[in-house]
Amino acid sequence: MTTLDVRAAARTHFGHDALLEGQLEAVTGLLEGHDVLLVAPTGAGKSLVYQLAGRLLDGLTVVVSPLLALQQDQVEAIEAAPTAAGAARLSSAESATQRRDALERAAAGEVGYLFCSPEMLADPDLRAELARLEPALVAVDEAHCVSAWGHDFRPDYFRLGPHVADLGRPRVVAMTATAAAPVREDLVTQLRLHEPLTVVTGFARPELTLQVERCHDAAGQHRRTVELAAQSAERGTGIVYCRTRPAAEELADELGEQLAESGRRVAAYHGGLGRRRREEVQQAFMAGDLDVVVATSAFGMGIDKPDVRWVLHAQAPESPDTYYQEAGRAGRDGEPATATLLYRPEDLSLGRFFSAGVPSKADVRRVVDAVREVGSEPSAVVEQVPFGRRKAGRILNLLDLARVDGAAEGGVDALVAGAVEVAEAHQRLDRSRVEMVRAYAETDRCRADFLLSYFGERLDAPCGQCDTCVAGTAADRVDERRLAFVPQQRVRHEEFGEGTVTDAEEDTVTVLFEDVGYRTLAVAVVQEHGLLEPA
DNA sequence: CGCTCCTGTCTTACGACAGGAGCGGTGCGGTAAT
Repeated sequence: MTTLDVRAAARTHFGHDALLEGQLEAVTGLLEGHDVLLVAPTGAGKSLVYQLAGRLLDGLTVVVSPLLALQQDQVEAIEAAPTAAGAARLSSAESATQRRDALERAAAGEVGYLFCSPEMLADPDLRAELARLEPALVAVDEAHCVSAWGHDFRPDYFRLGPHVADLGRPRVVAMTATAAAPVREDLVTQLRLHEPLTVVTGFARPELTLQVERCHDAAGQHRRTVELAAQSAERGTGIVYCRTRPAAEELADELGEQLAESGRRVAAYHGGLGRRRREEVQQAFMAGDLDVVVATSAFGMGIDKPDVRWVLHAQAPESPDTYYQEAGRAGRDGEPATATLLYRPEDLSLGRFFSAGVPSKADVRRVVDAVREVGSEPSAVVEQVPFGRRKAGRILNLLDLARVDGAAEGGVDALVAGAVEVAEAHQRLDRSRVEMVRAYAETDRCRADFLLSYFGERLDAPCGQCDTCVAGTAADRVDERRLAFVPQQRVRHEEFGEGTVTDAEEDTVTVLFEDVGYRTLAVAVVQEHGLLEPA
């Protein structure tokens, strides 16, 4: 299979005349037998990669995707393409008969792409059915959810690795639009990627102007949100992100009243709204019938509207990962757009609150005892313990991770302690991400350069348009040869353990430590006391 | 952790504020009641 063949197939089956560099590299990698981690922005054609690779590998493709609506969009897109292989969804929205029918059509070769959620794939019967169809490829969409949600929110994400393996070791392609170094490592481990090839494309967003405004009290922050959103609405469609549902409702009401005079329409969007209302708002937004959506983080995946001109964060989010993903919804058409963060340090405490908790040793022990009684199937374990499925699932995941770390050899006590330690490490990483948001908001450097460094990329020069560049505080990039440490360098710290340098300046160095997350250290202090050794 | 709301106390008006309680995001699947 040559590059030309891949391009020809793209044209014949999907009507695409040009393949992007990353798409070609990812498809070729899959055909050569690699599992692939594809990190590319939304709209960069990630779906074509699995569609094309699935077609060329000549077998069934199973697509694991987190949202039913997202699955439905993909099914419709494939059904509309000139390819002969159809698509179907296996979810709770389909009846048992419809699901049976989809599986039979897949067996007959009429359906080439089957979509399901991680929760569906957790069903051993379904896995057995899929294994019989001998899928050639499994695509994991929005793969960062494995790392972000698998530890806590949707524990079935965590078991995707073994569940995919149950399907008979098909090729795997994991796709995401955002993945900082620890997330990428987590994905490779959790999904058990085999000879993984990582393809990263297009993190830089030169059309996006990044800005941060410091607010001193909640009232001022609220006023400024309304004021800025009203001004920005003059320039086109935008999104306001809030941290809580009541805040989204309240802001949407106030902004709606203020903008009603100029005929602009505003709506709130969050997870507490009914399904129908959410669909309504999303469709109106996509169709251009809404000027501003005031939303929580629920408004996100699947929102791919090219002409969003501005994104305003009324409060700081819990990680740079989330921030860049939400802010990056502006300017997808490549035309100038702005991303503004209204920053008040107090808001970061919410990020700390939301970060995953650490279970008690007593609860971990209860799960260990339950597993000994009934095995490790979550539905069986939850019957044996005095708490819910979510917590039980999380503790099961922690136990798995502790076993991988070798905690099982020391007996039950060591295993329990190991699981708690893993949870504490997660919490430290979560909290260090919150600190990286603080660092972003308070930096004097070029904001684009700062964010890209966080994702392991570099800008050739300061962006020239973010607020720090305009204010002149963003100094020219330092010559890396003069730095004591350089990005990607492996280091060891006496107290924090081993880590990787993620960002280096003349006076500070930021390291992602395996055990404690991100830490920014003063180079002078580090050198004086010999704190960082090359590892 | 920080914000809001409620209650109680100290006062001596219909107010000021201290202290405590409660709350805060993202979705799948299945089940129960219409």
